[in-house]
Amino acid sequence: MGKKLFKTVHDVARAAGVSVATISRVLNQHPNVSQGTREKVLALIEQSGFRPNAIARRLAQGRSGMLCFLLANRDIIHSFHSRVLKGVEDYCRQHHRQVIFTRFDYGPNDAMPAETLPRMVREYRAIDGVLVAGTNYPNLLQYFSSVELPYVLFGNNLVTGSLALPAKHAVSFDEQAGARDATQFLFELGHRHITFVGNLALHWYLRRQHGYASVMNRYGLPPATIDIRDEADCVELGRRSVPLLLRQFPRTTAILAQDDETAIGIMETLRRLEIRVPQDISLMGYDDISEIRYLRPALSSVRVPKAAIGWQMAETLAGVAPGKRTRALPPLATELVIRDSCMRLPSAPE
Amino acid sequence: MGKKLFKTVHDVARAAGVSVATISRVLNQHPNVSQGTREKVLALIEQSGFRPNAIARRLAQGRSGMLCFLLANRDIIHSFHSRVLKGVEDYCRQHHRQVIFTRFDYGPNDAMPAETLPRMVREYRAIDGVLVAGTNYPNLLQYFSSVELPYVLFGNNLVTGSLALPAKHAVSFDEQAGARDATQFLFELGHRHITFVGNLALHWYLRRQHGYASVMNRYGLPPATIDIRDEADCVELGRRSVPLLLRQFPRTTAILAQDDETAIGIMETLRRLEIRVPQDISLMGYDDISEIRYLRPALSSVRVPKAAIGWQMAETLAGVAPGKRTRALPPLATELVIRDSCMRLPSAPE
DNA sequence: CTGAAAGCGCTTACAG
DNA sequence: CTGAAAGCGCTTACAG
Repeated sequence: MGKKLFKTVHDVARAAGVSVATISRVLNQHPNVSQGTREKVLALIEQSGFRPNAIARRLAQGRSGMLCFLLANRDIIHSFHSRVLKGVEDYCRQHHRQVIFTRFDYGPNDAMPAETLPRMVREYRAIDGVLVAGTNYPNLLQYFSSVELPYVLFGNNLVTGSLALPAKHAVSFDEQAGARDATQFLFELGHRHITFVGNLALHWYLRRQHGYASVMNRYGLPPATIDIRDEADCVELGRRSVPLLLRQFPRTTAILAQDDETAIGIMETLRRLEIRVPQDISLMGYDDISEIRYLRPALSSVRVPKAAIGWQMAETLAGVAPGKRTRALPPLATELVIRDSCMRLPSAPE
Repeated sequence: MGKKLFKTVHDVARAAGVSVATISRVLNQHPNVSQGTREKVLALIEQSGFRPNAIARRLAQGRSGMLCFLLANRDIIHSFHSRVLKGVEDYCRQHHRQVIFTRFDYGPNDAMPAETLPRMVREYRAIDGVLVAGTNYPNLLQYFSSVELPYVLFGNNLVTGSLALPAKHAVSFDEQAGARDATQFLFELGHRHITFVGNLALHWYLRRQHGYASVMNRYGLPPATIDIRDEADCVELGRRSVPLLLRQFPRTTAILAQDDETAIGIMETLRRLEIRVPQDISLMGYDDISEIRYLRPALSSVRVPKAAIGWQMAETLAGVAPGKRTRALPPLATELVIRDSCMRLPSAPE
């Protein structure tokens, strides 16, 4: 009848005429309970609206059942990471785990147990492990190792001295392959003057440029790159690149942008100059973020498997016992998404 | 030297030659500890890297220190709610509380303790309270009341029979006032044929239309509304509205869109028809989501104070003892953001 | 200012 | 299949 008659397992046990151990077993679907008592207890729980204290449960079980999705050095969660997070959530829902979302900022040289770390992550045993996304530096990972907090990193945006993707404790996608596919596609459309626009100071964009350059080299074509390093806003970088590109590589017939936002800036500026996409210049983005659905012509892009990245991060973390090493997985594959922003060159054979 | 020499407060107590009560007092900044012992204990904790078990702490203290940001019936977190969440986080960071982000889907007639509810929220005492955002129905709120879980709702997107914003347990912004300001602004630019585009089946858009209509009526102008109810995608709704609008209200010189996404669809379609914004038609959005920074001409819009909403939701929730009523706050004000998409009519006096 | 002890509400070997 | 008891690792009156 009334709700919350029972506050604890003891209340339920008393009413059912059994011990608290039995209540606990029913609660945890332990097999060693007779059909009869199980049903009696479940009925009692049902009608009383009893709910076990989640905190007490975690303390007794020694684990929190919670993973933390930690977004680092990003102001808010944008479309890309929003999709990654969705993949994490889907995994967790299906595997009875919780995700806590939190974000924070830090620098590559910050001491880590500093005040900056969210309490959730700093606290001992508050979470079972952490999924690290956003832009990251090695000092954070070292901290996690030192306190034996299991973690899995989104590998592509780790800032290190090396261009290689991190092999351990990380899930990544194959950035170079995506750029190769895009360049190859443009080549097959007949384009020979393909220009890459990006910020090569950042390794994740440099990888894309390398993929691009490798295909150009394969066909004996000189890579043409507009490299702008002093612009954090990618849309603005795209805008600024256009006059440079028209001056330095006037024969350009196709552009591969480092990402979709850059492509947005490029498309807008080309339009203002009355250079038509794709009739005059073909344009290809990268990432396939959801925002580009607003664009006309619809932007062709390299789709990054965002949800799959999230799912795999969660799956990997769930499989890691503290201290144990995660097994290295191959980077996930991208997929070319062809829309309306690229065109076969009239001169090109079918 | 070595880390994690101490696993529990008992270890620290033994090493310090004091009782665990004292360790606890130091940990909690309790005043009743002598300067000497406090320093000794802190030094010991520091050098040993001891971190108290967060779960045990919560159990003993009887509260979790965690709030849950629950996004309902939204696939992923978009720009708008992302900003709201940021406001929540800022508040929580400053007030030493945690935010857990989670999302789920439900219908207005779903039974609530159902499997759909995220475990976090269903569990007893796992969180201190819940911040409810996204599109919501009364059944969820009734459930929270029945289990005495404190909650605060983002009020504007609650689906009820009434057009009024919810007064209790809610933080809202003044949708009508925002629409009035926008309409008034267009009027002052000389526009007399202003058309509203939206889906009036949804109360939040209907409120905006009411604000619009009230200003039109004030000046004795007939409201002109394109009402499209069978289109969930707002960009597409905007696209579809243009031909209707040109046929039904051909004298239109200004459009107030129900939101920015709708304005995006309108702007794109106008461009395709070679109708210039703002020279031929002025266009005003609503929400001021971050995505519109890509648009040219830059879209004027009604800014919704997203972070302030989040902050106030968290603040309100933090002030609610379980069972206690939250005090009703006045809706937050919007702000007109003037960019380049609206123009003074040539005929209009300065 | 400090400590012994009870308590937070569960779970889990262990013994039967 | 079931129960008594110890334990998870803290905090907090209470007494001194």
